[in-house]
Amino acid sequence: MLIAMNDYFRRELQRRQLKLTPPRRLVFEALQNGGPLTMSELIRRTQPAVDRASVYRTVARFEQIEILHHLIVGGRKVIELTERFTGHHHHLSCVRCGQLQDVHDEPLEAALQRLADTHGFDAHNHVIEVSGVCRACATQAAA
Amino acid sequence: MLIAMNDYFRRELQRRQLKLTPPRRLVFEALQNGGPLTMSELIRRTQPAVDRASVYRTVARFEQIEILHHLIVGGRKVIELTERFTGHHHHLSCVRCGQLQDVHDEPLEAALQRLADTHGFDAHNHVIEVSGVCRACATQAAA
DNA sequence: GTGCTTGCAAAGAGTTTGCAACGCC
DNA sequence: GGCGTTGCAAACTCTTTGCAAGCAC
Repeated sequence: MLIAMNDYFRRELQRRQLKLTPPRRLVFEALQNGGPLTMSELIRRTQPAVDRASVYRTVARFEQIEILHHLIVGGRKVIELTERFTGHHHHLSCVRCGQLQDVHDEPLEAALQRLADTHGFDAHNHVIEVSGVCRACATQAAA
Repeated sequence: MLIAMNDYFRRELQRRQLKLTPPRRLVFEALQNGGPLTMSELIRRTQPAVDRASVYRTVARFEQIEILHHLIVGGRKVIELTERFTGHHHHLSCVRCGQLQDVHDEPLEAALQRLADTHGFDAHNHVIEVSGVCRACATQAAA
């Protein structure tokens, strides 16, 4: 799985005639291992090997070629690999601890599709964010 | 309707022992009239009557007391009045014409609730954005 | 009158850009 | 070896903060 992902990543760069450099590989790996990250967290995790400016440039480039995308969770912009790498999913965002949980649910997807159809809307993409309190934090609060 | 909204706004400030000042009224009115706005757009629309810093402070305060909240539209962070003022809804965002369509759907809400329950997650709030092509743009493209 | 709120200005984050050096293909 | 890419540093934009003056209640 990881091998396949790296392989796809490498070929995607080749296809666009972009070079596979250490900064690019490190940014990709940080996201691969660390899930959705804020920009500053991504910068922190690639330091000191990669300069801030290069992280910004790499993120912008990767966004163009749809290797990663950004979304806003809990009012914060976070970056994650696209669905090609992560599969289609949404986020449960805990307002206490800030942790993100990936979820996927077919009934939800189906309901969304029907809603779009009802309005004659050709849905290409969608983002869902649910904020609340995760099980761990709820348990802790009760203790 | 507008009178009732302003009334609720005024009482909500009173209840929290916050003063109804011109800057606060202007920020509220800008959102009431202009729908979801980015921070910089909100600042622009309240200038020169209100200082930038005051807009930031007002937005933060209003968020605390749930007069407004953040959401995602087209990948950008925007600010809009809360459901108390707008009703619970989500957005269909057309990538062609940029128009936002407000929608509400019970089956979708139910599916989301069940998903949260499955994960032991106490959902407080959620934001859904669907991007695609609206009926009008699809019709036009076909013609 | 009292204490919250504001405008101003400056500080602090976060992000972008120019340019010479570097290294992938 | 050529040209895309990087690191560095400075510029820029966005957001926050300290403080004295102002105003809603």
